[in-house]
Amino acid sequence: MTRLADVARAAGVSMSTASRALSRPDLVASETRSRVLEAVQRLGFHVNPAARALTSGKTGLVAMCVPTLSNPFFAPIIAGAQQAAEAADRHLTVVVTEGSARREAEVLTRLSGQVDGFIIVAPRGGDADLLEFGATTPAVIAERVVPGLTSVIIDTPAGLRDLTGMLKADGHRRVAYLSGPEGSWMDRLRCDALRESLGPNGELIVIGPLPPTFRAGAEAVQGILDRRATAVVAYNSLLALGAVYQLHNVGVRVPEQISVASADDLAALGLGAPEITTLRFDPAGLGAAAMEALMRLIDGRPPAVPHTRIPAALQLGSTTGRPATDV
Amino acid sequence: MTRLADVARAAGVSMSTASRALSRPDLVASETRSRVLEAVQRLGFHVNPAARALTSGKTGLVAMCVPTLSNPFFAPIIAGAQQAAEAADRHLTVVVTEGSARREAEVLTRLSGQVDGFIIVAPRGGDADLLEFGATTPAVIAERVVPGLTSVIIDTPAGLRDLTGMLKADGHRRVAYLSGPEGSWMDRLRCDALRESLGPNGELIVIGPLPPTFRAGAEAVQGILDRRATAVVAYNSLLALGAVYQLHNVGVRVPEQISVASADDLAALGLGAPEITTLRFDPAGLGAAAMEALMRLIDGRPPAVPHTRIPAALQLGSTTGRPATDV
DNA sequence: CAGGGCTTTGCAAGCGCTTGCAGTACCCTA
DNA sequence: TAGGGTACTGCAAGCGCTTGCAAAGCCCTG
Repeated sequence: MTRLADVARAAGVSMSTASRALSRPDLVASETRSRVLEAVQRLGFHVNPAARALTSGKTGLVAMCVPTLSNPFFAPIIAGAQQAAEAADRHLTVVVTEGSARREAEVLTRLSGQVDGFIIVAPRGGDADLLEFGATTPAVIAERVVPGLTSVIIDTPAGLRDLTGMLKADGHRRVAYLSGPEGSWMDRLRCDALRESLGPNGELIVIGPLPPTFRAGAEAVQGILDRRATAVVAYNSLLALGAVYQLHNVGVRVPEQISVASADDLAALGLGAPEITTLRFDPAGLGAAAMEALMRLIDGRPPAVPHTRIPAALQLGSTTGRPATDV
Repeated sequence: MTRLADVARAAGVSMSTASRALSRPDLVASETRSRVLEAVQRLGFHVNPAARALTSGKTGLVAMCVPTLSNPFFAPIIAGAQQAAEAADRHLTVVVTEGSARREAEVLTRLSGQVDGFIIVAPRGGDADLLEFGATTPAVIAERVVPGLTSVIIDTPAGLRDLTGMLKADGHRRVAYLSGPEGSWMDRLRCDALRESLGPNGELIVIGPLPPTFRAGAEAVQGILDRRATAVVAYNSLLALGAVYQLHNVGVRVPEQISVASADDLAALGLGAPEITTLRFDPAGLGAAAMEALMRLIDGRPPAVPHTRIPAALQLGSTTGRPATDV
């Protein structure tokens, strides 16, 4: 293992200078700095994070708290964050809180002091704890806005307005919303966006709260038919897929008789058959953006914007269209 | 933050003794030891992992390499490993290798020295690199057996033999296997187990290799029908679900005309409608077992057994049954 | 040209813990 | 009683890096 001392010797500088060339480059003359960096490259040097942590308090470890890994929605977000961390020579430790607020609090206190900061994906629960925590530790909230904290969200509401616009143009007026899990922060936002953009002439039929699963989508179909909706918007593609599946089963044609669309896109899963109309976004970008914001926070630089929005674009599939006049 | 020095002072011993009471308890008189432990409790002391790492080389960080997070198969495995790590006061960092052997090698070399050990889930690629790597670093291989390395696998082959037994008893003779991704180590094992247990009177029709996705399952249906199989065993439930879905679409009744079963169980995803016959196992147990084996390795204790097997039990669903005589 | 300020670099003191070595006390055997 | 163990404890030297402080060199201003 090459040490910083080796690098310093190779570059003909003292250890202090070599150290500063890496962590406070602005304090070193550019010519010296490049000599050091060249030596770093040549010797394949990587700082020993333990040694750095001991003096600076920065461990190079970042924790990401997610409620579960079973929902594939989180997977690419984690992957994106992890890559961004790796690019910055940091590690990401993923902590599953299993949706329990108590466990989340436990984890946060246990880890703070061992990690430099947190990316918290907490779709449920109240703002207060998060706010209090974020006041003392660098933290970025994902897929949720907590006033006063840095956050990164997907702009699904904007995408939903586009979707509603299209449905309205196609002549849909009764739209069912298969809502997400109980207490989901995003769910409320989506529901509001739908209702608002549907306008006074439309009617939003909310079905749920529902677990975001294939089965729940299938089971919701009866309700959809009972309420005579001509279009269904689901909280995520698992629900949408379940609905399409069950509609097939009971002999309802999609999209001729009912249109189906989804707010979250789980296409990466290979869950895309048939092509469901969805909102497409870059989940890895979400993770990366969160990590970048967090690293600014950790380094004491102000984040570019407090609330980053990742665009969600309407992606037309074969499950939406003009409703048949006889329905 | 309380330091070890505080504990030592409170217990009336030197720092060395306090340190040993924690990491080498056998070297300290039991009366002294309990005084130290009492002080630790009272002051709420936690060792500073960075400081410990600096001298002892043990960072308390363990890396888990998975090919991807998009496949929900890995999610509960990771969660299980993470919980086991947490219980042992260690952190788990998840690294996604995106299936590339080069990237995997990169990650392994970059991380070794920063982590105490590895859990490697490498369903594809050759043994040689893994073997070489495992010779120099504590490592446990999951879902694969590499002779000479410690590994933990799910005993799907045994489960598949049970499944085949049932299919044969039901009168199935032509069984299609929707195989997994190209180069998958497990896939070969499963295919062999099926063929062998199907016996000389049966015929195994291998379709694939296939990506383990819903869509691929749907698209494989035509081939299944062409080859006149009466039963389908899929590499995982995503494939099975896609097949069931498409069989419905083309008007083939399940299980009256064709039985469908799956080797991997992704029920946690909510992908269980309708109830597909699968092999059920405890994926979190896999992760936890791997982590426990790894910790033994790290501590220099020999692992209990070199190759741990997690049982996979046949779970009957509504998608298998006696084939109709007219098919 | 003296003095002040700025930039760049080096010195050296740790950060909190582990561990090789040495010292002390005590017990056992011959 | 001397010699040799054994069991326990303390001393002190780091582990690899960061950072406050100070020195050195330079440019500018008055």
